Amino acid sequence: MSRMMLKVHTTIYLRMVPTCAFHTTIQISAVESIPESSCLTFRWFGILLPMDERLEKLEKLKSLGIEPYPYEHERTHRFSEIIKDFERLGDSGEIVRSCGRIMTVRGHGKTAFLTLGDETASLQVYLRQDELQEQFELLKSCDIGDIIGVEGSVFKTRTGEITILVKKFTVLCKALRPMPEKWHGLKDIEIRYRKRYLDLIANPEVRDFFKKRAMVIRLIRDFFHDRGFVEMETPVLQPIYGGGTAKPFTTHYSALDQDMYLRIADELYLKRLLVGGFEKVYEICRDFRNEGFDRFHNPEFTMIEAYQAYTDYLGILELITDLFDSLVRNAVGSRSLMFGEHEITVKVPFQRIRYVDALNAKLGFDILSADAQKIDKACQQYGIDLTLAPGAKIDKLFSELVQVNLIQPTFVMDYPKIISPLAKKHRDDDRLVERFEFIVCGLELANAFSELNDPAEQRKRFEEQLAHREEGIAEVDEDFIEALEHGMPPAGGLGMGIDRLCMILFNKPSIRDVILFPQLKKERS
RNA sequence: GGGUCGUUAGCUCAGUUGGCAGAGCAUCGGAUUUUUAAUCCGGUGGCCGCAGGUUCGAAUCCUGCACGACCCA
Repeated sequence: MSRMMLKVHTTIYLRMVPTCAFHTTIQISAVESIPESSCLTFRWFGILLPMDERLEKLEKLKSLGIEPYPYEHERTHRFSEIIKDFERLGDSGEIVRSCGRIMTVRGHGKTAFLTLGDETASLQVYLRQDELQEQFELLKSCDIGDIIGVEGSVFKTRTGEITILVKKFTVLCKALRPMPEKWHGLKDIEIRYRKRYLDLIANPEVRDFFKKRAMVIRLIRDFFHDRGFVEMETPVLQPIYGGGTAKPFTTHYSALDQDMYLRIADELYLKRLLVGGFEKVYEICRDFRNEGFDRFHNPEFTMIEAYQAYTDYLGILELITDLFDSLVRNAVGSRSLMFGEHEITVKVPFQRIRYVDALNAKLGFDILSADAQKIDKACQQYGIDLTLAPGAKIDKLFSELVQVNLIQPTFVMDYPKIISPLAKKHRDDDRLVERFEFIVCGLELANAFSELNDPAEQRKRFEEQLAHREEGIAEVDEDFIEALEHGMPPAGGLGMGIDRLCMILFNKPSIRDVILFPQLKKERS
């Protein structure tokens, strides 16, 4: 705030309302009439804002008795509907009512062409002084960025463009700040992330992408609904966090005077629901991890977790195969995906490899029988942090040596028990668990187990995890163990990261491109 | 955490060897009744990310910091 300077050369009443730690909104509560010679300039966080002309136009509108911020506008057609139904509308001379933001203006003396944009499309409108009479003068008080309503008939210009011949237009919202440039759009990646609304206005393909993301989530809901799964809602605010390996966000619940955690996973609550008698449950959940952020990580992210009673991890493998295949088919519509330089062929069944076999082949020794020294030596060789917990070292070796090279969709089967505290031991090998991950382009897309339902074994695994001081657990979740003691049916479960899924489906190189408001550091002046 | 690159007008970008801060679009004034990146004429608009240093003189060179992008750990 100390850097904010206001140069005001007229009598204007300003109220400054800090809205959050990151931003400050300048709200103009009342503006006295501004003399023509006045110059109002805001300098805000080092940005010079030429808002004075727009404020004068706002006052002009008010002085003419026009409400610059009316309450509603009745609409008969969205722009895409006009384009689609042009043959009929053009012939009939029917009057349409539409509205949108002014994207471009091509003034022509006593006429003007404007391009308006609504959510569905852009459409040209044509304003003529002889049609609008004195209302045509109002155009002088309008700018690119204003939102207006139009009413008129539809025709085609002699260059063949579908256009509304405007009989009446209405100001629906006066914009006080200038729009990004029309031709180059908004390129500055930082402004695009920080002020996503500008990105959405200036870059229509961004709006299209986020519609596609919404469609993916809807398709996922449909997929599980069609298979008899019930959507559940479990706590985001948890007294004990668990179900994953991650550092949580901590908060404090004042009424209980108790520290709480934002969830890192839904797993332990959804399994309680299997104990309770639900047999197929899922949740599309926002999880939080108190770790760094980069191209593949955002501190809050979206997962789908699903649990199905009376099946095992092989049942879940089929489920994920069907899910991924149907998402590619229905959301992308192509059998091959590009991700950066990689071309991915989506062909069922996806290949399977065994975790231990693949890692051993790279290491040249058996990871399961190797002693700590041997593992440390390998870690040293590949530059892996030796202070990590034993399980974390193995997982790091795997992800660096094997996972990064798995480009085509691959199921990595049967993980070492030490890195999987919530999965059932492998029926054929005590050292392994029945767990797989689904890897595409070297990225972990999904993780699934035959769920551990032996309460004594679960307690033992939690205690082992605690002994190794891994970050996934701070104390044993006694209530969860107690739930298991009441009996949880055999089950398979999965977690799939929706942000990364969208990155791969739509070839987005950064997770910030698939999250509307990604985490960024605070701006400082 | 380390490295590389970037930050100049509302937006997109130039800026030569260190020598008056530039363009296009937007905006303002004028002309223009089927244009479409409309066109034509004339204007306004800069703490050159921030702080320090070198220098007669710094957008430019040096140091530190902030934010961002990419790579590595």
